[in-house]
Amino acid sequence: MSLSLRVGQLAARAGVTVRALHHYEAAGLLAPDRTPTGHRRYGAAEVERLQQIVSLRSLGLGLDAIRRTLDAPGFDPAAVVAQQRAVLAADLDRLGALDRRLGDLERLLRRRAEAGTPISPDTFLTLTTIMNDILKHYTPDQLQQLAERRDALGDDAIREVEAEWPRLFASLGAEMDAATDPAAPAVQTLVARWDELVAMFTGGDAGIERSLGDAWEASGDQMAQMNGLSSERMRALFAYAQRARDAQP
Amino acid sequence: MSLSLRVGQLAARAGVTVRALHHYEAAGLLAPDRTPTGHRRYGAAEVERLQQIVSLRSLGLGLDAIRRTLDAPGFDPAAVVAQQRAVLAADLDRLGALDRRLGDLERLLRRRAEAGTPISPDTFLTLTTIMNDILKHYTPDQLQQLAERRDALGDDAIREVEAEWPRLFASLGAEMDAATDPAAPAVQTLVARWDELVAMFTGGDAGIERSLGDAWEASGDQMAQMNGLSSERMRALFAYAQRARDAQP
DNA sequence: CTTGCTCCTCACGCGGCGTGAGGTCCGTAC
DNA sequence: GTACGGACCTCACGCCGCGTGAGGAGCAAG
Repeated sequence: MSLSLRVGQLAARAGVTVRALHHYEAAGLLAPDRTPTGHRRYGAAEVERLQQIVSLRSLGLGLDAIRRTLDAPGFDPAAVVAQQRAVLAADLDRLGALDRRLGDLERLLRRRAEAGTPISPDTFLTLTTIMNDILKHYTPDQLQQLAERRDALGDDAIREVEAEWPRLFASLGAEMDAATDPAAPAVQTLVARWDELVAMFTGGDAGIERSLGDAWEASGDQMAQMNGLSSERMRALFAYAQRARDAQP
Repeated sequence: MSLSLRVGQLAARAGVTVRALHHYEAAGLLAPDRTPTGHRRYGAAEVERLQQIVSLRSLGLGLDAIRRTLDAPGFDPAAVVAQQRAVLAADLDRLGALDRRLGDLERLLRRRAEAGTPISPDTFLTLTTIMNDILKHYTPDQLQQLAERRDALGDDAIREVEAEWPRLFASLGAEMDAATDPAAPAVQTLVARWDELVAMFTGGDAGIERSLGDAWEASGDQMAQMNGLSSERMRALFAYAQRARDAQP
């Protein structure tokens, strides 16, 4: 007169659905007896095996891994756990990176909103595109350095710099429109400040600066849009600034 | 004479696969023109939209959410980011909880391996089952308290306690077999120690102790197996200990 | 005209089930 | 005996974001 449960009973007792039991059976994990009419009967052995299945599932193992584990009587528990932690660590890394990116974005949006120059939907899309380009052009190491650099600068400094870029472009644009000699002190001062701002973020790392150049090239149009300039004007500004740098004493 | 790319070209340029472009189109995200023979031609507008799609995807948005976002010209960037972070936070919580559980298991396995009493595959499965039962019977708050309690105790103390349980059960079993009066000092001392060990982990919290009782009831067989006892003997031991507690002066 | 590449449209696969659809079996009440 | 509600059965599609062929047509160059 041994234990014999029907699907619904076992499901209720084990805290799983009937469908899951069907699925486990189809996956070759659990093989109950059948009554002559085809109804499933679960004995003590199946109950125990189901508990093991459920527990291993709760550790994140897939049904395939569970089957392999349970069917290998001499498996190494430590290896199973370690393997699972490794898989999980990879997932956590990806999600963590995503979270950092979203956090960066959130802070930027908040800074701009608080500064009275909120990010419009269009600019937001442009911004995410730039972020994406940057991620393609920088190595993880470089990104790490940039993040540290930014944290070291602090929110207030970033706020000021963000506000300074448009002014800088405007001033430089005015000189360009006036056809000022790129070697003139006024232009030199502006370009020096430009390079200073860039250096603030790159920390003077040559590799990072080079990557920044690549990223700028890839998303020049977006950068222009972010600063309210046309692509052509942005390119002209870049060229003008470069002539100024070349004309340095 | 405007920009016109074919799938392969756009795919290469945007760093996605041709299949993905097909998929985005089927999902109603991207609608390129077609040549008379049915080949797709992507113009500047489609290139830009693809960049937006790719960037939003890189923030973790699903295709459906991307479509809703891009098709709502007045969406709120902050809301999109916040929503996405919320989703992500939930995922991170789940994975974090999983990681803690696996970490607990890993430490327990290591302690037992170092103590010379490694966990066998069978015992491991029993153990995960118990962990599962415990998780069902405790509230998250209680689990939190238990974890803190454990950290406060430290590895060495835990090691000693783990080694003490089997000895305690053996001693108490001997008294039971000898039919010693439950009120006898020797028995009282052992049961007091039992309750002390339990209290060490529950921190004396009544709610936690009650839940522990439930969990013990649910996985009594497994507890017995872990300590190398039959279910019947385990039950007898529990009953004997209870009589001792009732017989307290 | 042929070669070799790119493009096209189905359509299945994955992981772990949820969720019906349509039909059978079981235990109890009449 | 039979009628009824509930539990059970077996397909089989849906989800999410594509990967991965299969089988065939278009396209540029020799």
